[in-house]
Amino acid sequence: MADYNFSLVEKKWQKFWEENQTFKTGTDPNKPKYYVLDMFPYPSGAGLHVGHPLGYIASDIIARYKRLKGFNVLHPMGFDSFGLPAEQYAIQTGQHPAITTEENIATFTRQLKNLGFSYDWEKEVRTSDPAFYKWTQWIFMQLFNSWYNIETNKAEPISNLISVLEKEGNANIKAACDEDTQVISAEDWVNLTEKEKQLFLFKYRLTFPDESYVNWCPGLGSVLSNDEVKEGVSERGGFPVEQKLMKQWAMRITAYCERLINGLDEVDWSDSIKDQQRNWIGRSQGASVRFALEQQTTNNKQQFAIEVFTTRVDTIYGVSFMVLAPELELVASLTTPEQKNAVDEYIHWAKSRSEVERQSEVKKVTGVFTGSYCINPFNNEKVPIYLADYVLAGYGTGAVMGVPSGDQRDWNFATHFGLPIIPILDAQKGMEKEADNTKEGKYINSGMINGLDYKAANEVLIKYLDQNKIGKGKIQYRLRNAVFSRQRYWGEPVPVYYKDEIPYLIDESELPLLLPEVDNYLPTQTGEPPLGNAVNWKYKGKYEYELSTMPGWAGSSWYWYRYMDNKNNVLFADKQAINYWQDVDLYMGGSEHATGHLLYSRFWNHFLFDLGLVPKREFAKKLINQGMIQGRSNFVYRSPITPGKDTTFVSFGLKEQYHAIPLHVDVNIVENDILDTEKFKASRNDIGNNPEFILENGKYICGHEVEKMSKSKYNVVSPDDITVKYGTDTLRIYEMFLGPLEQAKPWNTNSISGSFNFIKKVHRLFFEEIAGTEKLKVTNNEPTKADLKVLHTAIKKVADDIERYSFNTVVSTLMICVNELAALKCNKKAVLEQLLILLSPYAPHISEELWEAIGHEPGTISYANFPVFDASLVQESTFEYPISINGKVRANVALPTDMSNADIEAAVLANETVQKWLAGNTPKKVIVVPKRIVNVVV
RNA sequence: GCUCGAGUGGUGGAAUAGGUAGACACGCAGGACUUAAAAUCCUGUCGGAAGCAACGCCGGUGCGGGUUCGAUUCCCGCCUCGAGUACCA
Repeated sequence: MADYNFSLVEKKWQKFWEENQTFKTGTDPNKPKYYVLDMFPYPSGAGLHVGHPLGYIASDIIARYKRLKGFNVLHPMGFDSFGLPAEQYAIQTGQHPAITTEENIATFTRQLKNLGFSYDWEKEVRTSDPAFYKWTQWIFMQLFNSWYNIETNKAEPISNLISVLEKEGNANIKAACDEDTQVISAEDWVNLTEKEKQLFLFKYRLTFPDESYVNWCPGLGSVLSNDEVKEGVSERGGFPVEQKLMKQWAMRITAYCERLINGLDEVDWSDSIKDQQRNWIGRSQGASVRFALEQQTTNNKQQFAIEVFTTRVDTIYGVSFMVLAPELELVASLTTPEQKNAVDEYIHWAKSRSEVERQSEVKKVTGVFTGSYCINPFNNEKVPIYLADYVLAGYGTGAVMGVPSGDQRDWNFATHFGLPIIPILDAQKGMEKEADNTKEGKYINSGMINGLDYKAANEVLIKYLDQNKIGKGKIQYRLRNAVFSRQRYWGEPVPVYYKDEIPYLIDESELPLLLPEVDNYLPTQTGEPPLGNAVNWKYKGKYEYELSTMPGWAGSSWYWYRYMDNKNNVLFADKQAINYWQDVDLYMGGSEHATGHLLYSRFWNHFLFDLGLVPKREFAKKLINQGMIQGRSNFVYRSPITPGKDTTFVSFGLKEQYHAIPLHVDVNIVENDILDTEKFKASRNDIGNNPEFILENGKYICGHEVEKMSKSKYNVVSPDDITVKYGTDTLRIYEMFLGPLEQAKPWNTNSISGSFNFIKKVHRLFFEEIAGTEKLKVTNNEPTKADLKVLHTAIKKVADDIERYSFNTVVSTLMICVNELAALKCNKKAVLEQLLILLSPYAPHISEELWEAIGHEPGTISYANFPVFDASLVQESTFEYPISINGKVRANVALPTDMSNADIEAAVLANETVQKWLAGNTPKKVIVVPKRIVNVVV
């Protein structure tokens, strides 16, 4: 029989969809909307890899399914096309990154179209397109012109702030601002110079210049990410890397900490992603307490004190030592002459410790006494000050109060250095072996809180801190403001120029600020970013532009709005379009973006919401993270080489007896772990002319292992290879059949023939071969009861499972349905056309083809009506009850489904087999679970 | 170390509300068709003992306990693997 020609059919329909713009989407007030969004890819030079399509296929299935259910579906695709690889290629070859990017996008587009996705390609966006980044720059300008008002709990125009400053100064302003902002009066403000005013406002703006440390690599003349630094030297080239303080644009994301945590309750995202975000933001409620230093005059207490943050201020009377991070500048002035050598030695040692050493020696206590003391403000006792590298300079104040009775790490530290361990709660157990972090019981040894419980004690202590100005109740976040500058070329220019060393926004009418041409993509001789190479690039011909560019996450933090109205020249998207599409109903992408992209995007969206530009605080209702596709490597086993003899490879099961060593082998010449030895010989020139293979059962079996997918492990499989061999429909079915979408899994093609067989079986339901030609065998006959039962069982399960995103079980259901219809020799059009609709989201090409073959208008299956389940067609008049006796199933009894429990019980007990098993015993009770099971307890 | 997942046949996996574990698919074995192969179709396939045979029996979802008439599913303890995170006070 002539096989189903998938390659011809698939090309035909891809062309049809493109030419007829089948998936072109506009706003349609008569239909409910549904927005399915994929995380858009960075168009890398390697092209689409086999893990990419997993999420895209799943989201495409949902998009096609929702269309069948009558939704107006927005399902776009675009490219996150600014990025480092294109720039590095430009540095090496001199080719403009725009050209490389253009070529890569062309490859991606071709590959994506080849997979039959129902994207509306008219809506494509690219972050590196000036028509797009104009609006990224515009949003930056809005952030620049805003501050965060804690009273109203939203971002407001900076002009509001200025008018308050003019009237009454900032004493009454509650804002998310720099920690060091001084209180000024209206008079102070008015008397500031223009430059001072601007500098003052930067303490409030939501984007502002900030000094921050970067990994500076003099050898490469550029700034590196943490990722690019390995053990203190650059990954590329191995040059030393140093910490350098640089002026960088920062985003005041910390203003939104609280809202970013609370907003998580509004969205349907997985708990693990929500947990990750919550932990990343790291809210902890507690108090800050200032410990004055012992040796100092009383009048400058404020300046010379150690401030700590604690979540357990109630343990304050249990403090027996203080620990500082060794990196703190304060340390030098605290160290007494007697301790100087020991301290210097410790600091030196701490700096030399690699990350790996710190990790593996968690349990070992290290530290050093500085010789100084501070004073516990509650009981005026002397507290010795230590250094230890378990305290981080970057978190909080870099100082921790040590309470050994309630904290295990503090207990270890105190025990090691022989410091007192003071019990503070009567409920605390003996402290000989370990700390007890209970909050139960009443306080003891605790001055003003003796006899109180946890809650009361906290209230008393916080009040005391406030009244005596030695601290306050405080909420601390782990999240930092986000650095927004990159010393790179291939990114969005920051729409800012400098006048008198102060940055100002360019005029809105000048947007987009185009990326200038440069002849060298490296930093300038003077160490300025690559944009410093641009000639005559000045605002109004005289002011220097900002030379850094925006980071990769800028464009991806708002792009879903641009898809709604991607051609708009006046707004980032038309108000009406935004009001129609509102937000993303389903967002599909990898979980590796949990604390990057997904957090920044939420931040920008909250900000745009504050400005009234978008209707929803949260931009994505439902998020699904597809699991990572790992590589599955294959191995051959080479027995020890004997000089002068050909290389010998032994099959997997024999490797032990030959003492053979494993070598990676290209997975593309292995099928079901069986090596194609001829191809293997041809592919390698390092194994001699006539290698010997020692086989098992006539086959060479390869070993396998799950590893990261990479070229060097010969385990990369391209989706193109699969579509050529089996077709797109098979690939789509197979990727969904692999297992639960969210689960990480190794890629292997062992069972792809099952999916291929399924496609062929579907075709065979419609066509048969008569005398060498294919004939359509579909008739208009009335479906039988059996036909309809099979069909409607499938309709129910397909619809239920797709609603809970269980793609793999839907495929199983479709396979069962096709097998059963084939067994029934069902060739009725009324049944088969419903089957095609069920199948069409998964295998759209063959569905379209057969839909047309049975007489429908071409292309109309995409918007057909999803079959309606009819329960009466699958209802049974009787149900075969499994009867268990003491939990073991012993009999099956068929009974009418509409029987009462009492009648079922009577009928079961009267049954012969049941009687036999009861063997004359009287049942204690009988449990009837309708349509499930009957359990008789003896 | 901490947090969150997961552990089911030779393999990927199913069991949606605690109710007949192993659906579906791969692989394997046997058979049909064929001169032969491919393709296709049919049968079997968790393990065990015994057996002329059975649609019968026993065991079985990482390990040990518990709750329940009944546990892959819930609870407690342990082991292993994966992901995230890095001493967060």
